[in-house]
Amino acid sequence: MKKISDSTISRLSKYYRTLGRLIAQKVKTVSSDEIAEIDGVTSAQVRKDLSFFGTFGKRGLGYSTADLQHNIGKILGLFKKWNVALVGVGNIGHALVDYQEFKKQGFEIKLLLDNDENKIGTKVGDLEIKSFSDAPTHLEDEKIQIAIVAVPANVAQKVVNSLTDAGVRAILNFAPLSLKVPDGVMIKNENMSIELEALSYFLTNRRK
Amino acid sequence: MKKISDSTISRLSKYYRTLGRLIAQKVKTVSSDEIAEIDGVTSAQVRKDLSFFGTFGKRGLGYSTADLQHNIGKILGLFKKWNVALVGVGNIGHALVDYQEFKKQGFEIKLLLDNDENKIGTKVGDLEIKSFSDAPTHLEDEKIQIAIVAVPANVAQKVVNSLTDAGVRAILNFAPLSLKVPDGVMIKNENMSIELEALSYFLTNRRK
DNA sequence: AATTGTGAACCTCTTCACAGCT
DNA sequence: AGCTGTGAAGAGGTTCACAATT
Repeated sequence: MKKISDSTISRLSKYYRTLGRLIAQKVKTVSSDEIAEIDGVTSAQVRKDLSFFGTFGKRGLGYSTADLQHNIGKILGLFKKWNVALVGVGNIGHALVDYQEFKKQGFEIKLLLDNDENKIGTKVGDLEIKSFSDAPTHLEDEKIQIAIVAVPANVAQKVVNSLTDAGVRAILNFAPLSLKVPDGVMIKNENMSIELEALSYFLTNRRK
Repeated sequence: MKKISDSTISRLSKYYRTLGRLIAQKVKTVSSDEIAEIDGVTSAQVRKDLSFFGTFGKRGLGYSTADLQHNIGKILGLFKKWNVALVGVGNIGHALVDYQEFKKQGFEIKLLLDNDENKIGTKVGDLEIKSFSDAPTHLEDEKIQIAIVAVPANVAQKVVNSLTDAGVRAILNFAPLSLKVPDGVMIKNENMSIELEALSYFLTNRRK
């Protein structure tokens, strides 16, 4: 399989959601130009992104919203159910457990791990917090494929090492630092400070 | 001022944090190669990123951790205090209020806005939730420069329009869709679903 | 000897522009 | 006539490689 750029993949996610809204509005057909306008990109970009995976439109007519959404969903693997573990049940962790958007997209949090004795055994929603020291067993029992890491920066690398040793191949990291993972493991970072600092830069340096 | 790419700015944020940790470890001097290794980039990239803003190192010796961190902080505008409003005090909003990382970096949440009658007037930490219908007044009173938008997708564009009309020039958006802002306004998106879907794509399509 | 700062080469991603379908 | 799909051109970002400096 040809290497597809990260930006193409994240734009496909956007198109997917845009198509979802169009379908909810009973729109049956859409052009690359309309998708582009909604998502703030060019129409050539939309067509090029799709062209890496096949031909989904009809010349002269555009795309069927339902078909295109389905096709992008298949490309992204969104019709599978993904079992997710959340490591670190602090502020952010709590919010993520309650965040309904994930479950809608097939990402189900099935395991909560923490190393705080006071939290272990307590429940968040339906889920009991388990001890991180037993991570390998729990990860296997729940057939976890994706881990969300929301632990303090100073332990994040250790946590990620344990997870990859236990066979986790996909990680979403909320700790604000760069982490190393072995080949064959993908890690994505969610770092709000970086975005805020980009805003700070913008406000500081605009005009002139 | 020459246009600097978003990726350069976000790497500068990373270097800034990396330098912070090195300083905490009493490291006085660092080479571009060491920074690069920690942050998973090339040393040429580190030097090139810095070169857009000046010359901060000593040939043969490397960089003073303290000086370089200070200089990057100045570039990013991190020594200013930024007054931040949080719009939409739901799950994510709550987590953000409690998230200490922001305040450490000079981003202080000074205003909470919501349109839910049951929430208005209640407190989160020290802050009372105010009505979004009075946003312009509150934004001005608190001298808000940055707004974090954590409202449902279907009202996000309306909220952003009100904010920009009221003079807000920098927005961090958590709603999972693309929003339009006028020229001169910067909006950054924090969209966890996109990152998760990239992981889904990776798990679905790896190995041929 | 070590490491920076940077022009030039390289590579990747985006946009153009148009042939080809419907 | 309208819109897709795509090769080619263009723009932008990254890496190379080396002169300059400590």
